[in-house]
Amino acid sequence: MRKPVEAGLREWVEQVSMLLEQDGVPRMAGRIFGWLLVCDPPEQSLEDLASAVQGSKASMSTMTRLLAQSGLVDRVRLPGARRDAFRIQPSQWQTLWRSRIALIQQATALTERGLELLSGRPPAQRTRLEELDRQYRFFLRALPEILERLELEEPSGERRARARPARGREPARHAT
Amino acid sequence: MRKPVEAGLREWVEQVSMLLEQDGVPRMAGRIFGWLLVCDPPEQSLEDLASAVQGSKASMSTMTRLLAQSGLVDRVRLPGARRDAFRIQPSQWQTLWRSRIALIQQATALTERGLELLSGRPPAQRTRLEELDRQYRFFLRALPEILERLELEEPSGERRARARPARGREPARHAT
DNA sequence: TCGTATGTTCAGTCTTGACTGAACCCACGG
DNA sequence: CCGTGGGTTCAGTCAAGACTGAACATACGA
Repeated sequence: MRKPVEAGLREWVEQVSMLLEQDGVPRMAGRIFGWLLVCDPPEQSLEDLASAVQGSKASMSTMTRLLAQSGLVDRVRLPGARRDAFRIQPSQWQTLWRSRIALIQQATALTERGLELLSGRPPAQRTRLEELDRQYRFFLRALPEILERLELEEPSGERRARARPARGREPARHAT
Repeated sequence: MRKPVEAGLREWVEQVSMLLEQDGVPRMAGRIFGWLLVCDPPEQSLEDLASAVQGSKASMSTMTRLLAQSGLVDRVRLPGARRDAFRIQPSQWQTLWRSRIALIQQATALTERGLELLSGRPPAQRTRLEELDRQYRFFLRALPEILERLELEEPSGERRARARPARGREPARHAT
């Protein structure tokens, strides 16, 4: 029986999940992610999570897997431990933004295909799509550069030395 | 009864709607948007839309309003015409990206609030959130600049006017 | 080998919201 | 003043999927 999550934090976690929900993330998954952002210690077992976000074990299992698959969360097994632990994946933001880029790529592919379909038509009919296409191409060019800049700006010298003195050494491993 | 939409285009429109769906746009609204991107003429009545995307009049009414409210589509009344017409709003992309920025703003607000809540805690517990907060701040700074660049690159000077006065007067059908 | 602790999967419930036909409202032309 | 075309709104249906308890699978310690 864990100590109940402080009220302020619980509410905050809920807000995180509601924000994530707008991006298609299930509520419960959002809560887990939110909680993992602020919990202490950073690694939490399924049971920890279940009690922290007040969800079923089944949800924890399903949603942690979903989060792990989308690269937002790491599943780790501390050596000798009996249970798995979860923590937010340090470079989750990369995953996030790369998936966003992937979306834009899809969109660009679509506008191109659309222009093909309209190839025979009068120019006036194509301008709308052409404009959109131009936009997407622009962002496709610009976004990676932005990400680059973000990475350069990194103050804490990238996450190399992010070594957290968790009890015991970490398997710093990222399986899947 | 309009001529049925060409098969290739119909499929393309469907793909557009499925892509938009990932951003929380209802299927039918996505179809309308897709269709408005390629149709001829660019202005379409409710009836046109209904037959083009094979949906009910009710859907057309609801979804066009939704699209208009989110700034993706314009409702216009050609002078003397009896029916309203819809066309994609020329600067829809701005709306799109601005709403994206708004999301990031919300997120930033959340990370800040979170850091407040953790103010008393040991630094080690705060790093995760601090990192995320940094990321969001960065994008909040970077994105407007990007949009600016996109606008400058614009070949057709048309979209200089950011809020073009709607040609047909706003029908007082419903406010806000 | 068994018993137990962990995690996964299944079947079912319940909520949400997209979509529809039909009723309704309103402005305009007679 | 009616009648009609155009648009909105309502009530209801339907499907998707989030969430759950419980059954199931697996590995490990005794």
